[in-house]
Amino acid sequence: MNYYFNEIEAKWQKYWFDNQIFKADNQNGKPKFYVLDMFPYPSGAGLHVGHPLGYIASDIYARYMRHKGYNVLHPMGYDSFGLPAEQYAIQTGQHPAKTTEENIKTYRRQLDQIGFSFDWSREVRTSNPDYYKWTQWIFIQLFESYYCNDAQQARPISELEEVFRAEGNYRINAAADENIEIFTAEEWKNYSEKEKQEILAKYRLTYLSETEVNWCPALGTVLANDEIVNGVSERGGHPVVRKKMKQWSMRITAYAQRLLDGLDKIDWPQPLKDSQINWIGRSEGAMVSFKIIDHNEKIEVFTTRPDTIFGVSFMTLAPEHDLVSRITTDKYKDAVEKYKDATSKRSERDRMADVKTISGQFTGAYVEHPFTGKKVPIWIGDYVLASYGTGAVMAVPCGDQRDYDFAKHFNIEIPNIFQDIDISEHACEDKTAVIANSDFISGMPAKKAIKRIIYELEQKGIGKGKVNYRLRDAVFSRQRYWGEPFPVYYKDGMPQMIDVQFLPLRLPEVEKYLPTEDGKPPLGNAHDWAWDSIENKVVSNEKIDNKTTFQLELNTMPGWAGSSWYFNRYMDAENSNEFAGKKALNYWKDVDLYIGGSEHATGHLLYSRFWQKFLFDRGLLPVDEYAKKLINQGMILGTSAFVYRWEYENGEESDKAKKTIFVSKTKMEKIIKERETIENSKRGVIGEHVDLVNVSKNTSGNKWSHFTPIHADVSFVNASNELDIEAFKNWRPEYKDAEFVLEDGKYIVGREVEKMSKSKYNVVNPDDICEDYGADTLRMYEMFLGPLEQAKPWNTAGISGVHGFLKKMWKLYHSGENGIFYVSEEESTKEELKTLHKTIKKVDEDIADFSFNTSVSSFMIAVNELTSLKCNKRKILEPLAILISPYAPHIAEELWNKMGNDGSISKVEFPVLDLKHLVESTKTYPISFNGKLRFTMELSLDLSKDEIEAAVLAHEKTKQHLAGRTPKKIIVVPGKIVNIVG
RNA sequence: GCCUUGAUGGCGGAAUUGGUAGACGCGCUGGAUUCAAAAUCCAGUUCUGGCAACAGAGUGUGGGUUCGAUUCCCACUCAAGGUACCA
Repeated sequence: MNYYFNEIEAKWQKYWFDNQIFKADNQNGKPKFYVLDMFPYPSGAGLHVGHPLGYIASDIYARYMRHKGYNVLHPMGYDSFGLPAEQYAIQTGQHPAKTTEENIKTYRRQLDQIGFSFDWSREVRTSNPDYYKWTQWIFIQLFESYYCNDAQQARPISELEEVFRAEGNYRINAAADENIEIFTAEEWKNYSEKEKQEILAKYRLTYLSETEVNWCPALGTVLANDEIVNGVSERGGHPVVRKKMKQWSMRITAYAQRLLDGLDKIDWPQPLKDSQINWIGRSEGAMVSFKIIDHNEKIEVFTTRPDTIFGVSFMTLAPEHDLVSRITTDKYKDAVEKYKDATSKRSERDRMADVKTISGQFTGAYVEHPFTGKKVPIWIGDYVLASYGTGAVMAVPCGDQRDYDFAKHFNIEIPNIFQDIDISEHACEDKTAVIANSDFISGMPAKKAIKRIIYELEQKGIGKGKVNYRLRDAVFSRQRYWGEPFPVYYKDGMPQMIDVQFLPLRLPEVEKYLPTEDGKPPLGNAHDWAWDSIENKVVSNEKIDNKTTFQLELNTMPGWAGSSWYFNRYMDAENSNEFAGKKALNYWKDVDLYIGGSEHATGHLLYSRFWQKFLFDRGLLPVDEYAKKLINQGMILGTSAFVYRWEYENGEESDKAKKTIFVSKTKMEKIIKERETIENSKRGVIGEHVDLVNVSKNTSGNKWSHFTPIHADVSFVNASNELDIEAFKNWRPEYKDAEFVLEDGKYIVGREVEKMSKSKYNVVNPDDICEDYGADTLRMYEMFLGPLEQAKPWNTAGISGVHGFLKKMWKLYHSGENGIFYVSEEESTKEELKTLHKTIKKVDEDIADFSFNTSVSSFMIAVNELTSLKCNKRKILEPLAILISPYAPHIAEELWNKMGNDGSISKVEFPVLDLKHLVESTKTYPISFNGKLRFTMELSLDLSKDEIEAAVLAHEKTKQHLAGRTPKKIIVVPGKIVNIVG
């Protein structure tokens, strides 16, 4: 009987579904284990072979842990809010919900086909109202909280109000906006309700603020930095301006230190931790304020090198800095305005990309140096970013290269404050340099000088030690339709929360998904979007006749909102009273293994840690880090195929110019080479490289033709790079009559490894693989391809090896001429047991360190060995099927079932390793030296007398090297001796 | 520039704490089976020389530590990913 994988796979997938085999209980005597995948965005293109890599790995782990006696939670869902569905809706008018629904169906079919053991009863979709209700609810919890720096945790905002009532805010140490005025209890009582709300807003963990954004008037939307190219929008090429808009922000900066500290507690890949550390960007230094001469104001700066303060020769403010307009003297007004204008036109990214050009402008104002009393000029310059630190720096040209370049450019003095260091060429950024010419810190090394200067600053009340973070608060508003609506309406200009737990606020229907004519976000198009408030007033998007209406918030939440807590929802996905029930949360607690791509390092993986910590602080979750271990699976790359179009340009070949001609790869290379030779000899040049592929018409009087590489769909190309010419011709009408210049009767394409993408026609679909080889082959092959964490090109060349292995394995359980199923009840031999236990050991170890690729190899070895031993014994083949079942579950189920077992193999215990079967072949040799028995050695091979003598010699020699100590072990191999030193 | 990771046959990739480098698979070569093909099975396959036994070289480059280095240390080259006037 042959291995009909299609029948087997369909049969068992149905069995798993019908019997709910992978449904996890929220209560169970077994220990829990939570295996999580990053849920996908259901795009219109469906899954390609790159997507399932991580899912296969986690599925193997989940199945393995079930065999090991754990209660495994292995859920899946969809991150179904997102931009592509909205773009599609704008183009076609199709409702995003509908497109999303269709895409999800495709995804589900494809996922099922691969045989994953997901518990689909817990599926979540971020765009589902039953789900986003809780995303909105979490938003409200953030709004109702502030961050107490003393307690290092988030607390209810009501507590803060109580303190304000009792004693004002002078003792409050909270993460909040800068420039909060100190007030007393008395003053608090006298504030109006609105004033009180405005003050509280400065403490809330989510707050409205004027944020500078990249606004594209033509598209009516805010663009991310990477959506802008050369100052115009990537899409459409419309101008973009920097504009202040009122937007919701998340006070993630309050958690900067805890997000940093938390990394020590979790087992995540070091590169990923590094990029989070980098992103948070902690730096220690000091705040220093400089008094502006003839003004009542001060410039606050942050510096990591307060010890270089005696080297300050100017100050630089970001052009956007508040102080600029107030301190600029009349003489410089025009020049400063002009400079500000010029920089505001450049996006932040442009400014950062263009680091070579030095520009700046003197303001005419000066500060007083706090220690020397010297007059220090104030400049503005776009190398200072408004968004970092205080938007101002004390410039120390001798100690900072940027300040140095600026000073050189504008002829500002460069005082040297380092002992024996030459600064005539460049600044000295070395922290080991000794400070000089600096009054009371002269002669000190940097570390000591920093301590001393901070002490002095604090004594004088003009500065203090400070830790600064690069991390910024996260903007949380999007001018989009397809996202979670904010549960917010406005009353007297102040935001009010809508209690969605009792009064759900759903995404309304709109006719158009574009912004409104007057520039409001797409939700402004909603007509009958209204909600009755408890105050008996109508909250609505638009004015309703004769009623007082309050405006609803029209922005939606960003993509990361829904994905920042979904892993907790899986624990209790159907709960309609809570975001997740206490009991379920306490049982599952956290994710034991999380698998996903590293591209989310500073997005999803940072925001979700932030929300987790917040919810933990408020007593809503039992742990403050949600994923104990994380693995980044590497990307599977595509291998693009190229055909080479020959294009004529000169007169005599103009007839052919109308024809499309494709030249086979080697022929094309040959033609180019020949030309190169001709060209070079013509010009008398030898050995000079001339690129003739694209140029050539300029290099001589003769106009050469050239070749243009064109992506061909990889499905037209076989494993030996041969193009299916007919299929290619039918692909596009313009290729219908194309001619092909062949080599050996074939058209050979060029190959290149690139990211898998629709536009590169290099996408390989898992459906085709499942069709041709089966899901088990796909699963094993993807694992066999190489280490999980490494990026690798998709290449089907080796798939026949894995498929052949499964066929071979199938044959082990079938015997006789017609291949009838048969296993014998005989006792197993030593050799057979050795093979089995070797494999158990290897698979156990491999899964423990995620080396799935090598366990596929060990299965192959096992099956080869058992085949040559002609082993068909149940005692060996039953455990073998269990071993393989995490990798190839369908074939394992089928064989398990054929061997007369009831129920799913996934419920069976993993075979137990017995080491005694592995050491049986070692032998103890008595070793004598110079005729005297000295010791015995355990050796794993049969050795000749000569070899034993050689081993003894080697042993003695080693002993001499070790000055008498005995070596731990000697490995003796016929012909060679190797000692292992103890 | 900085941070991180990596570099091993024709190819994908193995190699426990430093101890027979190249497991396993692909490809290739030869053979069996077949009228023939597919499928399957067996043998060989790092490179150089040799019919062979065998000899020499060999894990990006150059040094070092060690009885012994793919593995540890130093310097460099290249590649991939992240990040960037962060004061």
